[in-house]
Formats: sequence, structure tokens, C-alpha cells
Amino acid sequence: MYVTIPTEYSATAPIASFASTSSRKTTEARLKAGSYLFFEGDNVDWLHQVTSGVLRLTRLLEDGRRQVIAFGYPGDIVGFPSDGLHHTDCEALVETRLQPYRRSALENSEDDPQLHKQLLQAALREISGMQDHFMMLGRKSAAEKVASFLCVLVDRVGENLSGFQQVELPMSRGDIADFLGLTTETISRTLTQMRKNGIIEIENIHTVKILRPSALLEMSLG
Amino acid sequence: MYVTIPTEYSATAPIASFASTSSRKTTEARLKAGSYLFFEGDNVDWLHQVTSGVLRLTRLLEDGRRQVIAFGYPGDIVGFPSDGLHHTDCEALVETRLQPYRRSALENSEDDPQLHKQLLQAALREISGMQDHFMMLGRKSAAEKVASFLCVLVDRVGENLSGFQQVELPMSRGDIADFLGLTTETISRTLTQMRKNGIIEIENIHTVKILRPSALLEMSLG
DNA sequence: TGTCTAAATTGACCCAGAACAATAAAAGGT
DNA sequence: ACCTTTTATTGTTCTGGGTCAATTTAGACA
Repeated sequence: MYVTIPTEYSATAPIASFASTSSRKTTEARLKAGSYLFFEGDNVDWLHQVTSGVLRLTRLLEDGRRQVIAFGYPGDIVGFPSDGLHHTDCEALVETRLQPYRRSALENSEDDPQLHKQLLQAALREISGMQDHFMMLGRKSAAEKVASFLCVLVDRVGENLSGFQQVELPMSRGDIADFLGLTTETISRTLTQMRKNGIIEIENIHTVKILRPSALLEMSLG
Repeated sequence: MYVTIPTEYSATAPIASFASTSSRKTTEARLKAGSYLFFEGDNVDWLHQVTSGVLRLTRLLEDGRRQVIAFGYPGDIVGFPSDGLHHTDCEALVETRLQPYRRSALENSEDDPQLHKQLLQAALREISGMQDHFMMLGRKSAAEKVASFLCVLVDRVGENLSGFQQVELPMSRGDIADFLGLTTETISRTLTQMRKNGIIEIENIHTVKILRPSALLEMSLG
């Protein structure tokens, strides 16, 4: 069962200021698997950089259709405000550690100019990354989408085990489906197909080993 | 035939600095229909705010598949850099006037703090707007996509003519298709269907009159 | 004004992926 | 360890929207 109130977070949320980047390592928030960092419509008070773990950002349609906007992996910054508000829900998929930054660090350059610049650059990279995702959602086939998804994960968080790259998939098949604009069944079938083609090996539901990286890359391009 | 070199722009591009917001109205760039403001991979030197006209931002896949990332309407700011580069092509669909801002106005808060903040807020709104588009691309049907597209245009640039809202569509059916992740045929068919249902009237290829706005809104939600 | 070319519409057919359904496998909870 | 519930897989069927093709319409240019 999901905990929908970020109790863990509230307890460790830093109250002290973040005037200098040197203080970055000193405070850290922690979020249990299944608990939410924020909800759509919440006021933005903090941005967070993922230190470890994985977040899932989602947006809902009135009728229940869901779009996973992004997965937040270590290094990613989540919580950029628009009109001061969050426009997605954000849930931790596994135990996640976060480095919080005051919203003012993004919006007021005076406090900490260097941090301000870093957050701005992160926002700009975010825009560019989202444009990539547009191409994925709008113009790629199911197989290309799943292959692209795995390729990106391998590049970002793949771990080399006995000569093969391996990735953890802490999210459900449904999450992947809602990220790629597909159904769970299609995700499942596509992974099975890749397995049968010897491109991947499904170690367990949440772990995929890449047997033929070049074939995977080829597949991602169509 | 499209002019692929922004000759017109080069001629009127401002060289003078934009230290203060008060100078904003003084210089202006102009782009003829069919000419490009920038290409993917170009260095970003300027951001531009659309004053009048319409821009189209596109990204290409190696095999020719195309995604229209956005249409730039008056008020929109285009050209946000990521790693200092443009990640889309940008073409004017009609004669377009632009207010240029130095890239440094976005990236250095010192020069003109107020302009810097405005550009930052524009970037943040851009992120939120793109999240909306994700939902559209990933989770909406063809009819919902086309209806949503028309709804947004009506809200942003609809003009009231004899009691009915009317919108200009300077882009081709193919552009709309590449924006919504559909084909020209599907755009055409969907518009025809809307016409037969009495929801819209196609005044001419580039002008649509909204006869039943509530039905259009309903359609956009599914 | 007529000619040529590109864009839009419409029709016929097809297929990738959705929807529905039935197991099977995991993950929690006690 | 067992029971319950959720999630994943696999099979079957169906359909929304793609593909291919034929007109029609609209611009562009002489």
C-alpha cells in the first residue's frame, strides 16, 4: 500500500538556508518507496536533485488515463515550478535520497549565483530532453520505444556485470507503458520478443541484461 | 519554394546590446514566410519572442520521420539553448516579426535582472506546456488530439467574427499531423468529420470557424 | 489565363497495437 | 508458510489509424 504523505521527508527536510553551494552535501531528504514528494497543484517550495533511487512523475487525465512524464534518476532535478505550482505528481519507486534546493535558488539569482546557474541549466536541459521524448511518443513504433527506453537506461544507469550491461527497472510494466504511450501488454510482449531474439535476458521482473547492445540500438532506430 | 537561409533576418538582426528592457521595442527582426530562423545544431546567440506571425519548430529522425515540437505564436519565446545549441529547426510559416534577446540575457542575471527573470519564467512555463503535450501525444485519440489542438488555438489566437470564433491555420495538414503524431490523411478525415457533425466550418484550407465550441471542448476530452 | 506542381481530400484495405480474457507469477499481509 | 491481491505474461480478437492509391483543389509561375 502506498503512503501518500511524505512523512519521512517532512521529518528530514532542511529548514536552514542554502546560501552557498558548499552546504549542499550537509542536508538531505529521504523518501520511502511508495511515498509522494509532491502532488499536482501543490505549491513549489523546494526543488530536489535525486542523489540515489528513482522517482516517477505523472500527470492524470480526468477519466483516469495517465501519462508518466519522466522518471527521476540520480542527477536529475525535479520540481521545476510553473506559475509557482507543481504540474505533476511525484512518487518514489524505491527508497530515494534527495538534495533539496529552495525554490528561490532557482528564481532569485542573488542568493547563490552559481547554484542559480546550475538550476537554470538543468531546466534548459530538461526542455531539450523533453523534445527527444516528443519524437519518441509521436513517431516511434512500440518496439522502437521500448528499445529506446532500455538504451537510455543502459547509458544512464547500466551496470557492467560479467561483461554484460544490466539495468534495474524499479517501475512496473504499467509505468513504462504510461511513459511510452503504450499498454502493459505491449511492453510485456515486446520484452518477450526481445528475449526470444536474444537481445536481452530477463533476469527477473525488475532486472534486464543486455545481451546484444548493438541489436538493441538498431532496434531503437527502426 | 522555401528559402532556407534567413537572409531577411541577417539584414535586420540587431547588433546593439539589450542591456535594459526599455530598449526592447527599439529593435526587431523580421522573417519572411518559408525562411529559417535557426537549424538544429546551430549555436544559440539569440532568443526570440514572437511579436506577430507563426513559427514552426521541428526535429528530424535520420530516416526522415519528423516531429513538430511546437508552433511559436505571438508571445512565445523560442530558441532556448541546451549546451549552448539549438535542438530543433525553426521556420517561419508566414511573415513573422521577432523581438531578439541576447542569450546572455537568459544565462547571465547581472546584465538585466528583470529580463533575465522573465526569460527564466518563460522557460519554466515551456516545461509545463510540454508536459501537457506529452499527455496529448501519449494518451489521446486522433479526434481528441485534433479537437485539443483547435481548442488551444481558439484560446490563444481565435478571433471573434460575427459571433463565432475563427482560427487561422497557417501550417499545412502535414505540419499538424507531425505535431500530433498522426498522418495528413487522419487530420483531413477528422476535420471533415467535425465539419459533417456541425462542430466546425472549413471556410478555406487555412481558416476554420468554430460553430459549436462546447462540442469541440467535449471532443477534446474524449 | 492557362499550366504545372504541391497539398488536400476521399476511398479501400490492412496491420500494429489496443482491448478483452485467462493463467501464471510476485509481492504483501497475517 | 499460507492466503490474498496485485502485477505480469500469453492468447485471441478487434479496431483506430496507417498505408496505398485516386481525385480534387489550391497555389505558383509564366
